[in-house]
Amino acid sequence: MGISEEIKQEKFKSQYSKAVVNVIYTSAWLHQQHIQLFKLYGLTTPQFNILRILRGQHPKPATVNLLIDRMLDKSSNASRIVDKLEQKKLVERRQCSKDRRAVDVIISDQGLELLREMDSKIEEWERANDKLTEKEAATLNSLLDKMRS
Amino acid sequence: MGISEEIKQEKFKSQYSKAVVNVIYTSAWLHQQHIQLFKLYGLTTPQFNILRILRGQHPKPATVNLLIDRMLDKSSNASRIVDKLEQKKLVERRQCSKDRRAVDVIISDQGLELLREMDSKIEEWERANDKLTEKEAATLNSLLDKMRS
DNA sequence: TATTTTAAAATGTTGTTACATTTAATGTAA
DNA sequence: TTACATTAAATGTAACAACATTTTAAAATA
Repeated sequence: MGISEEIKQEKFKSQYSKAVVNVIYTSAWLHQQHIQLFKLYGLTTPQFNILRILRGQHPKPATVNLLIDRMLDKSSNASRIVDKLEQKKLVERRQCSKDRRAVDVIISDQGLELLREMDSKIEEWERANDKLTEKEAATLNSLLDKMRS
Repeated sequence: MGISEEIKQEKFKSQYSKAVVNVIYTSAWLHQQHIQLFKLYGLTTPQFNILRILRGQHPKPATVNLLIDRMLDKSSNASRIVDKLEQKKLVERRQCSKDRRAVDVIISDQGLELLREMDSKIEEWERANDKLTEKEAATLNSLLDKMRS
């Protein structure tokens, strides 16, 4: 079942305008499944994403600005997401020594442990849902990159 | 510049896991541009999408249930989006004659006129942003369809 | 037909997002 | 060194989304 059937719109002006809808629809589809997965661990999608960025930095800290820079969705409020993660003791905030305006955020051991648990569930999900060959996925990646170029 | 550079993450477990991020990132990229476009006409993305579904139905009415069924993002609240559109006089609500629980929603002349104006701007945007050949876009569509299959 | 179940839409509530403003620290130039 | 601009992060606020509950009508069933 292709995108046309799923959203019940037969005709598109072009393959490109169809692709625009298709990317958005597929993203919403992926996002729905992520929400379900993350909810098992009490995280929202933005919280999970920030935790992963912090793990990528570990053991170096990240400032809030760096988090914003790396986030997929720049518009959401990094400062408040860090609040939530701090309440759950998954990250720590420290005054940055170099610039007292900035704040160093680091993932806690508990945060690292949570991500480790989640990793295996996510891998499991990806294995179960991957309908593309490695070659097809590579083609998809280069077409998406070209789309944004 | 590919997805790896843009989100500063070099290594992915597989092309598939990279594609998952790439679809979400590309969707956010598209969404940002849509927001800017729609804002010129005082609409949010969900409002625009519902208006377009209503135009697709015109001159037949759509019930709220039909709108939910066709929406890209099922989770958002169709009833309240219709409220907003009604306030702007872009749609009308009428009691459904066949089933008094249901409500017939129809796009107004003003709504049709607004969409006509927006059409040309959107086409313009698509022409300016379409970096893919028709064949590439078709491949992208079939890979996305396969991803969700 | 009376009672229960299901359905459509609206509404209440809570948390989140988007956007503007504020606060505090730093940089810069007269 | 004071004054002004800039930057980092936090906060205020209004709109929105997610999810549960309510209301009203229709359908099913005893």
